Amino acid sequence: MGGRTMAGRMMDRAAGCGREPAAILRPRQFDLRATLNSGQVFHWSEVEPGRFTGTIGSRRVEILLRDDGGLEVDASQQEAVSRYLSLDHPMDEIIGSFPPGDEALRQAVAFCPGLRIIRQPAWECLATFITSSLKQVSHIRQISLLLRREFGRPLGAGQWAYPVPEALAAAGEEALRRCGLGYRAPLLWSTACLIAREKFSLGFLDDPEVPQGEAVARLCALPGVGPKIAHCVLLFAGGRHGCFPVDVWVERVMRELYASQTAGLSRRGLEEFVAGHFGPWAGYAQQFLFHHARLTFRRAVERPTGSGPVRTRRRGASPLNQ
DNA sequence: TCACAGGGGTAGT
DNA sequence: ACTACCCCTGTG
Repeated sequence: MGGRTMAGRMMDRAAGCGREPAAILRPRQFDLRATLNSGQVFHWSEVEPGRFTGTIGSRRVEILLRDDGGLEVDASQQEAVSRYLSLDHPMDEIIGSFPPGDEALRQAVAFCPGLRIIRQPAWECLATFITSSLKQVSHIRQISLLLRREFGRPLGAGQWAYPVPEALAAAGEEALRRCGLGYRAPLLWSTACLIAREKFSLGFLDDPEVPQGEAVARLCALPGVGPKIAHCVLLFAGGRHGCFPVDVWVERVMRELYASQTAGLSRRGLEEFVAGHFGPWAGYAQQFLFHHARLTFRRAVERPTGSGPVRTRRRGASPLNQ
């Protein structure tokens, strides 16, 4: 190792680029592992305990999670990593903004207070969530990695950038289908074409001049994009932290935990309730609730100790009821 | 080994 | 509101 490192340093000097000195980031109340595994992004790997590899936009990134909680990154990437991981988010203020009497949310926050909503590149986020419908995380991940490998720019060390819209447009629907997209292939392809041909621009995602409702409507005009995905993209890539994606998990949790307030509400009515109830950081509330529900429920299912009733119907399962 | 549900939604009826 | 949609994974 030592010899290799020394040789590497010498080569780096000779080349005038290469490995920079490491920088240590020391975020407070931040859980890297949970954040990268919370279903916001699907392309990071923990290749060995504490060593995370992935990409941020078109750069390959490695993050070392130290035992003391510090994050070790190349000094040249310090700023990009801090921004991507939203290390600047005011967590005390965010959590303090939640409704004080909301016991379910308090529990969800306590379950994983270090969860962070990261800042994703717009197209990568949109495209990934178009492929996510009616799928499990492992499958989304597989598709995402396949698309990168097939159509993305190679970044070395087994990493590829997410393919630009032009690349997916040029690839064609059939090639996308071969990456396992199924019926989503024409949807992703059409959207890629619209953006590649500049019939549609994503510039409005974080434009404060464009109100949230209009931003949602504009996104929903894209093939394969409905309200859930629109909210995901605005939350994860547009920095609109009032957005609250309602999917089957969240809907189930909401109808159980806020039963009296959501009784008889349609999906649409549910969206209006959450907007009023959770406030300006509603998106964070959603992430805390969703993350808690997902992991707690998974744990309940992964206990297949014979004898008892083998099947637990989803309908009756109450992920948060201890 | 092999069926067979069912999955973080959307679009069309 | 209700249903089909392609493909993969987990389960028995």
